[in-house]
Amino acid sequence: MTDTRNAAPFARRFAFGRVLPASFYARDTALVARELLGTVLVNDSSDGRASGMIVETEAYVGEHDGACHAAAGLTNRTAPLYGAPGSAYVYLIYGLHWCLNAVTQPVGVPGAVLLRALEPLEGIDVMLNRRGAARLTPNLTNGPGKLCAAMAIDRNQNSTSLVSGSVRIHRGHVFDDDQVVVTPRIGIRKAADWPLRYFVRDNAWVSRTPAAFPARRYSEL
DNA sequence: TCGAAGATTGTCT
DNA sequence: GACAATCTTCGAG
Repeated sequence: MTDTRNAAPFARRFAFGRVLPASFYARDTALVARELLGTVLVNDSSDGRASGMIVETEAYVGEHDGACHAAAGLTNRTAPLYGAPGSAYVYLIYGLHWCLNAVTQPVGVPGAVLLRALEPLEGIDVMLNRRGAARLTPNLTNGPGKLCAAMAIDRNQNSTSLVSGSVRIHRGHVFDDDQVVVTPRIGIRKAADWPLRYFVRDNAWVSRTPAAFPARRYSEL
């Protein structure tokens, strides 16, 4: 059932559990971002199931966070950020790439976790087709736009439930604090030095970290 | 109605 | 490393 023949070594001995409940998301955004590492994103779509372990996230923590879309307040675009914890916030960036966020905090309190990179588990062939790739390399899913393309996520998933929809997040591997690295977020200008990006140490599927970025282990915070 | 900005990526040098 | 692609959103006038 689980197609991990071409996956990375870690994925070949990996099994995942139940869907994360809404209560998982209705907490502090930074904590959710850290704890999403090791969980499994699954999409059952018409061309097949694809799944992957989340290995990189960023927290966008509310209206006081200049880099968070909610800094603009409640608008048509940002409404999902104020919605139910455990729902998806999907938006188009630069007119080209979709980005998937998991909405956090109780209803009415904006916050979200951007999913930046996955380690593929199931549906490798489906993901390769979607990305127009010939073989499995980290380039398949090591960025938020690439992740969405490989997982067939676009505006149709905006505001849908990650608890009961076709796109879901399951419990997976729990990484020790010592295995988690924290750096500033990538590609933003406002609040650019806030340490709210989390990724799995020494994992090949994580996107690149700029050389000048300070990096600390989560266990050292 | 118009203009500018943007949580990125792929290609070219 | 630089740069173009592409389009939605929102604020200003």
